[in-house]
Amino acid sequence: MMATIKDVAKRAKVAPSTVSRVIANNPRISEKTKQRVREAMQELCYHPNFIARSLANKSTQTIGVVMPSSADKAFQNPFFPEVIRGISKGAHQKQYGIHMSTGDTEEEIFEGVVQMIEGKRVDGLILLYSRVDDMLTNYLRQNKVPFVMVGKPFNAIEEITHVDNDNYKAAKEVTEYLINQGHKRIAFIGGSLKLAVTVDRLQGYEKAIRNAGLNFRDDYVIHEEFLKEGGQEAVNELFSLEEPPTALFVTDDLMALGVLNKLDAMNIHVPRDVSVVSFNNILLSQISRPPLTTVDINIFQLGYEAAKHMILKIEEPPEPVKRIIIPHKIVIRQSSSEYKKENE
Amino acid sequence: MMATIKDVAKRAKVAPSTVSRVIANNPRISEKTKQRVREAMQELCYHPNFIARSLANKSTQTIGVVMPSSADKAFQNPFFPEVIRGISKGAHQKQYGIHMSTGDTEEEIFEGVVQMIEGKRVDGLILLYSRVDDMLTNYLRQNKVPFVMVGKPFNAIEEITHVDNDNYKAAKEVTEYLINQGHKRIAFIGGSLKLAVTVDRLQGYEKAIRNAGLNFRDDYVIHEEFLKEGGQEAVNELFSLEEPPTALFVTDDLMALGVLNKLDAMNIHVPRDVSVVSFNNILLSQISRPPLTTVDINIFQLGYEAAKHMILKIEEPPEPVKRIIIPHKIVIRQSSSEYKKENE
DNA sequence: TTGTACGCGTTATCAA
DNA sequence: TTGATAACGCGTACAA
Repeated sequence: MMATIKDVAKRAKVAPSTVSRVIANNPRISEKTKQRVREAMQELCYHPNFIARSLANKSTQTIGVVMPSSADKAFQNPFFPEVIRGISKGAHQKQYGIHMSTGDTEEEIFEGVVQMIEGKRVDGLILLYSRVDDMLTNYLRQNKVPFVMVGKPFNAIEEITHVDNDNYKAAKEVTEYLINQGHKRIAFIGGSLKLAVTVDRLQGYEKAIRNAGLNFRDDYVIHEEFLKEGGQEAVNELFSLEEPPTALFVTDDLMALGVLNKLDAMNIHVPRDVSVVSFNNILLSQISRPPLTTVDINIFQLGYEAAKHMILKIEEPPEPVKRIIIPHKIVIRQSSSEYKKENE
Repeated sequence: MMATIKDVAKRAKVAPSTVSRVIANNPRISEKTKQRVREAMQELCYHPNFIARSLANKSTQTIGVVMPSSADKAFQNPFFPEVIRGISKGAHQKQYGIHMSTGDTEEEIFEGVVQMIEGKRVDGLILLYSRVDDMLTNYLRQNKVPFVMVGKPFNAIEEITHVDNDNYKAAKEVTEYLINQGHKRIAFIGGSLKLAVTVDRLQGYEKAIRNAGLNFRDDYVIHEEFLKEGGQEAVNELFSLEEPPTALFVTDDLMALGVLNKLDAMNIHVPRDVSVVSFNNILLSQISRPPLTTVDINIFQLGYEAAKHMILKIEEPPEPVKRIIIPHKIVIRQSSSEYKKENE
């Protein structure tokens, strides 16, 4: 059997409570006994039992991570491993563990989270998605469960600590970049408007378009599901217009890949005939043909800061509601170029 | 404060132990009192405290998932979200939670796992990688920690329950497919030989080549890091040979994407000039140009079965060591085609 | 069929 | 500076 605190106590000839204090590095224990106890711990290969500690403490040192519905295609986005890597780093630094939760349906996810919370398996949650009218966030707020959201909350934004990019600004900037390149007909291909991120990027795009005195055209704005069919369908629509765009603003690298393929199939050359920009800067965006001009949103940092603030919220309440903005950076690669008049 | 088992007991006018039995659905409790107790639980919104239960039980109903080093580029492979989706499904079905563990370095991972185990945070582990001379697997075996590996163990294969594909067979089959298409010069582009999966696939490839009476050429076998540079470097080498290959066997879809891009840049047409096949059938393999012929290894199932067997091992020891083979399937798409003589 | 009493391994309170 | 003791919430012999 594994050594317990009592075994260590006996071996070091002290009381269990003393051992406990040594573990916590309580300053009121003499260095001498600390030494003795530590030796005993070594000899017995003692490791504190987290479960027992949690029970006594009422703290699990664990944060729950809630993924979107696994049925969702977006689940396969390399965004997730990367954000989890960030969370993991932040959690690890403070000796926290990570408890994952997924489900096929929204109900399944909700049920899982309730179990986690009521069962006291976690001290707090990081939500990796934000949805309109989310029953989950409502539940969490009502029950005063500490949580942090990655991305922008749809409702009650003033009451939810979240870690996000300034997607409005990023979208505006990258659109301005295209405009500066001489493009006047810039289309927007985005995911569902139920995602806050889509809304923000659309608004930034619109702002830049209007600022430049260009026409904001409804037929240049297309929303599709993530991935494959999405991007391809969008391209179909856009290039059957009388005045097809000369540049495409795509809200996600993965969609952009679909777009690139479709363009290739239609013999539309990138960037000669049309420029393409997108978001995320996942690894694949470097190896696409051509490599994608994309906004690096610093996914790792998104996760890292989420973890850090989650732990802050757990350890020193009342931590005020915060909005943490992670900087972005436009990475220019070959998928975008100056618009050449001779194409007209 | 949250309701405890005692509160429920009082409200239902029974002893706490009775409530406990109702939760466990002990048949020796009369339906009548069960009903009464359940009502009380409803009214108080009672949820059992997992931590307390774990302490009493010495079972956490949680399985730990060990990811490879997050510094590793392979970490970004969509393989991981998908396998985790499978694990999650399997775990959820049996009411198990998932505890994740990562780290930048091998030592960090090891330390994290030891904490998980000694701290009794998990009942068992699923390892998502297998390495030569892994200190972790040695530790786990010595301490009789129940664990299941996804992939093929390098050492002590007879003593480690693992869930894997028959990569040897799959590689052989897909090579035979190329041979049947008329290809005689087939090159192999794979990851590190320290990964069991690379070794298996290489052997299957070699076997098929030799069976067909073809030449197994060393200069047709290239090992590179996953991703980008890897695939591209390999193509460079192969096509500067005097007799370049007419078909490429790539061990991973992501690498294959890099290969496709490099080929495109070199103006080598796929599949007219060269056929490409790879492994995994991740979502992206459908939207590549051209779509990839690839071996679907059923990643989800890999995770699902790993979870199922992990739980079996936890719940009914001694569970014998097992080797679970998940079936694969060749998915033929446009990246491969018959070899046409006129190309000679 | 149900209740009593103890143990799980730790922390925290109060004495000493 | 340390020790004894009571929680923490639940499961389970054993008793009734």
